Amino acid sequence: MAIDHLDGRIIVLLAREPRIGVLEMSRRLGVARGTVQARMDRLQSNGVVRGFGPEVDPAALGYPVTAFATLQIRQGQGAGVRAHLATVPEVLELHTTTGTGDMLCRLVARSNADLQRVIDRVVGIEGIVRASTAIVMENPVPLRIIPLVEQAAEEEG
Amino acid sequence: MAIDHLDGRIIVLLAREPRIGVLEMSRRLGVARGTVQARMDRLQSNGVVRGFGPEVDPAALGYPVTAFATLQIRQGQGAGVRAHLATVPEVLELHTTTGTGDMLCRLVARSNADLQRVIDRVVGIEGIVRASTAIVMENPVPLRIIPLVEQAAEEEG
DNA sequence: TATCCACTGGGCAATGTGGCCAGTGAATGA
DNA sequence: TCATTCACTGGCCACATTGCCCAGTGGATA
Repeated sequence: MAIDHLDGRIIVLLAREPRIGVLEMSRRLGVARGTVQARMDRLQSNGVVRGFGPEVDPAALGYPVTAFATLQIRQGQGAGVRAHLATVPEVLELHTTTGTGDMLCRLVARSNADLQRVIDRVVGIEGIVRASTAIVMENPVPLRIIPLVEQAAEEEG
Repeated sequence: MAIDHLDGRIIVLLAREPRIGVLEMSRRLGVARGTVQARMDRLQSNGVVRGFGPEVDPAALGYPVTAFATLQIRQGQGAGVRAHLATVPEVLELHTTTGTGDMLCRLVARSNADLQRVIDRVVGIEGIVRASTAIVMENPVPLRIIPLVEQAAEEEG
């Protein structure tokens, strides 16, 4: 479950040069190829590394607008709302949360005008009492994991 | 910038089997290897596919708690706050937004108790007027892009 | 002391890679 | 109408990498 220093270096290296091979990794890290292979197998079966899916930029796909919507749900209607939101391609992720809202979702749209269409579709189901949307202007820190990996690796090994 | 149907199939295939090779992809898709190679080069230079970094699960790393914090910033202090948040490993992403809050950030922590430490560190800088935190309970729709890719591919090609 | 475990460093056949090329067919423009 | 351009095909090559195997080593544990 926890990772050691070598695991951390493997993940960081993989993040920097994703198409790198096992052999080249073993050279860079100064360990045997079998070791890298075994570590990677373990990281994946551990669930620490879920996969290596392509990172697609919604903006390059024609969806440059990102927004976060906070939803308030009527008691007992959560399941239906979740199922509905899962069918909307522009809903990139959905969380249920504590606090004033009940759900938080990340949306993308083709334009600010198009965002209205997306939100209409999102709230177009019974059970959503209120939706409050915040449009993203800048993204000073894009989704990242490396600093956390490095911290975890330091602590463990 | 836009993608066609073949691009979409390439991305979907890559998402399903990330370590697949170019030759195997060309077999599955029924096109020549050079075509797949050229498409992938184009998708990457386009910026549609940013990379193939490993997807690391913070929970498996020992950070099972996720939260979203909405921050209100004092006028003109934004730059300092951004720089500060970028130094906190537990801040996985940061956005500046319209609406009642000025910034939205995603946090992880080792436990609910540990979340307090993280938040203290986050707000431990001049310029943050108020912070309001929502803890994530469930994640019915994990971050995804495939449905959007499929929609974009249908529309274009 | 005996056992376990991760790691090393090597060998092997099979496969994939990057690079290259000539030919084809559709779309574009003069 | 003809010439050009472009993406794609399908084939070739030398080379590197992969997956798989093995025996040996050193540290930790029972």
